[in-house]
Amino acid sequence: MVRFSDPRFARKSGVQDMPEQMTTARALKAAVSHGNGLLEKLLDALHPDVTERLLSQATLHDVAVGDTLIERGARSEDVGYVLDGTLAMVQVLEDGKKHIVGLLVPTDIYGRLFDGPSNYRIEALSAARILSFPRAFFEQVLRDNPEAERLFLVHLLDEVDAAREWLLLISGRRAVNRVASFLSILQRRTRFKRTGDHAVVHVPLSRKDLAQYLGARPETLSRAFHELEDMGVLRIVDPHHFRIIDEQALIAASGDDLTLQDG
Amino acid sequence: MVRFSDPRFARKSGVQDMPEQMTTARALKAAVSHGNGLLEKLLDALHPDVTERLLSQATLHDVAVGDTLIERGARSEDVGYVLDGTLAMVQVLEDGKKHIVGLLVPTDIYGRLFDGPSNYRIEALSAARILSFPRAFFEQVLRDNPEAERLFLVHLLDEVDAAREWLLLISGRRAVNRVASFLSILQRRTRFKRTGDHAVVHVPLSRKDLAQYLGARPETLSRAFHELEDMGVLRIVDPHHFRIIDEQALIAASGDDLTLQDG
DNA sequence: CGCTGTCGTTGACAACGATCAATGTCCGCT
DNA sequence: AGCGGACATTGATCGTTGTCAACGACAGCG
Repeated sequence: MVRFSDPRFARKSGVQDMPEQMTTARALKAAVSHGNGLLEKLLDALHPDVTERLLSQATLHDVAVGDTLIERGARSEDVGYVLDGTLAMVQVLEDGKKHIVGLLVPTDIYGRLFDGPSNYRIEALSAARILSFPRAFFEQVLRDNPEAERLFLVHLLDEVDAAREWLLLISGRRAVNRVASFLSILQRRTRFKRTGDHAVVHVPLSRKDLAQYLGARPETLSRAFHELEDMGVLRIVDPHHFRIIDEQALIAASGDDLTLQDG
Repeated sequence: MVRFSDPRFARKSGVQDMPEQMTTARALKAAVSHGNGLLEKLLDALHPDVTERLLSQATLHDVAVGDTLIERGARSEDVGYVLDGTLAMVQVLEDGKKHIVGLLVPTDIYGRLFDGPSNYRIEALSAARILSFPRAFFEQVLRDNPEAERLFLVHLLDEVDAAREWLLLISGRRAVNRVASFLSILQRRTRFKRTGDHAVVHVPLSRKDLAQYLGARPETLSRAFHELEDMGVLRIVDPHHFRIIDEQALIAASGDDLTLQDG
């Protein structure tokens, strides 16, 4: 695993020299509070002093595309909170094939607490900004604050549900459905730009990665996107940006009107 | 939701009059200790007195095929521990279609703690035996015993991983692969009979339900099962029982040698 | 006992997606 | 600028699966 403090990592990935470490807790708290993510809830539940101490241990990191944050099988020393960008949880098979099993977008937390090594590699799909906490300290805070720990637990319950619901979405349906589902979920999970009055969704995956994620081939995805464009549902701005023209039609195209909750 | 104490439920489902409620805690503990499930770990972590009190509140229930234990959207008053049989977590869509999103086999726990209503219906796929705890009391025990709560939390982490790994298995592969995966996972998760020296796996789902679960059609499954039989991997005893002839070949047929951990 | 509905299976066919191949574009590199 | 490589797209073909239909086995029921 390549740790943040590893100079090779800094060189390769363009991690900056982190003057941000000196940033005040207040400023960090402001950076965190842009959503209703888990971390924000945790901080709200904690005594202000604890919040202060936790944030004083946090460091900001800028990571570049392709950086590996946690290697599969490694025991991560950090817990990360995504501020900006997109990370992926990647399952690496013996034959070297990669398979994306989950996405991490702003307000998501990664890093396995109280437990063994990570089962996945965490990899940056786009340039990203991460708030990183020492795992041991984070765990201790949870241990000392049952309220917070319970919030974490409920969050995990939600994640289990989200994983199952995702399963439902990608299983046994047409490629167009899955692509439409993916786009409308992504639209809800990420902050997106609005131009005119149509949302532009940013897809930070290459066609190949997205294909792995959705259980299809790049060619099939290409056809699905263009089918949706022909239907007037969206417009392909570039291979990674899609302007949603008809949000209702997009939802309809995802199959039933089955929709995912956040998570 | 139909609660256990509801006489309509008892009539419809054949729930017995529960003389088992009087069973001693010791006997219950013996019933629980047939695996290394979560509940067993929890009980081990608790002070014997607490264990005793918790088990004194537990009740045994026999449920019949098709019984609904928790309705979607309902707040369950119980936490259930599966002793025998198979339950399913069922997502019910607006158009009435059902979709199985997860199976519960012996040593699994269901019932949402610390949180809102269940997102799924819990339904018995076969006759089953359930150990049921009052949810509020169970929660209180966890609240009072951080050690136990942490066990529960780690268990949830595993569930999230299992859900993601399952996703990996069913996404984008041939029907035969999915069927083979399903069988070998089921073989490991359930206690199965051995006849001669070949394991006989019991599949408690109808072809239709299994099709929904695996993202395929009943016809396709039928062909997949018979393809595996032609390959000499297994023998179809009856539509719900399969004798595994060549375990290695089964694993090979599940695609890569990708195998699931328990969960 | 025969009727009816459900279930598992099989066959024929069509639709969908995977595969193979070719093209164009963009980007980094020298 | 020129080159090579990665990426997205498109077309053609083939394999797998969904769909439609029919059949036998079986259980529940009048």
